[in-house]
Amino acid sequence: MSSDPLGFAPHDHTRCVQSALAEVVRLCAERGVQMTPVRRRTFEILLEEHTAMGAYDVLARLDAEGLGSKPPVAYRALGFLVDQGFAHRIERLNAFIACAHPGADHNPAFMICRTCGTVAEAAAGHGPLGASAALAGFQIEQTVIEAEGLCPLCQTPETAP
Amino acid sequence: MSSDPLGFAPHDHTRCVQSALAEVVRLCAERGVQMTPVRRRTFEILLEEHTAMGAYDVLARLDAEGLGSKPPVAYRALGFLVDQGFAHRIERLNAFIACAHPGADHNPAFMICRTCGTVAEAAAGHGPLGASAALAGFQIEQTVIEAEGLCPLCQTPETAP
DNA sequence: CGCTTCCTGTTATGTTATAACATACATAGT
DNA sequence: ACTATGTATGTTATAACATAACAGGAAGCG
Repeated sequence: MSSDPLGFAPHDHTRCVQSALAEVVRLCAERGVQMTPVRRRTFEILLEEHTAMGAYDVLARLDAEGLGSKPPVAYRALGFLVDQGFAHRIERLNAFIACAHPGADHNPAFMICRTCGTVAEAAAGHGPLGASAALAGFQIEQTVIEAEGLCPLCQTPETAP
Repeated sequence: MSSDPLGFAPHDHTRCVQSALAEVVRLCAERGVQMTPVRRRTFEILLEEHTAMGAYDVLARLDAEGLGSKPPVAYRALGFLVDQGFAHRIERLNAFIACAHPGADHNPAFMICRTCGTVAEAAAGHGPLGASAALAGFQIEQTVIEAEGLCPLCQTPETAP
């Protein structure tokens, strides 16, 4: 597993795994929070798969490595990563994915291919809700923006997986 | 139950229940699909509560009225309403809410108050994803746009429920 | 009538998520 | 060294959400 879609373009991501890991380790030190073995491995698993994974899929991997076999182990580690902004939860899929830009101040949006399941992260503000929210007096704290559709490869039957 | 928040402003919604029901009945006839008792009652329940409800909450109501007691009954009826655009699924809450504008061609966005649970529907295009998606060559079919925060009432502690 | 189609009833199970409690382990204060 | 504290982990049990699969019944149509 060294070549996989990021966004929707193939790339070698051995390097991005390394750099993302280094970055989150640095951020943890900076923030005074702990990057423990379970948390670290959970993050690595998400990075390696480079796609949205269910909590129980992550748990199966952790279990195979002797790092924990009960749901709370996975949910706690994933919760930590999400809280720190190192991973995101994809509501539509009830799944988690490593953040493409850990540490960056961003309110992410996602594009989910319904055919191949690839998930790409894009930048987004609070979206078109800003105006509506202001009008209604609603104070936005967080937004979920997820689009489902067809990625470039899956639009042409011949090239689809 | 005759006065409840719509959007975030109190209103009498006896009338909107009536008109929404009449509208969906008309649309069903127009589309050649059936508005059966279970479906109709499910829609009415969502309209009456006028808030996001879990499938099992809806099921409990249906059961109390002798319309079905097993999960598939509720999920089928809710699925029908969502398919027809008469209700929406709120991914963040794993819940369902009656559509504020049945029949209208709209891609809805939602504002969810984390304190009182009120959900307001707002219009949205495909949001800020349009540009990113076009750039990536991603073909959007459907979007989920959900904001969580504080509604006007819950921003001032004295008036909060 | 025999056929199809659509809706409903039911069983059983699968999937996702968390509450609650117990234990371990590091570090700081005395 | 001792104990208090905070943080992380281990474990049990269960809650909450969702669907596969099959059986039966009512309506429409040749």
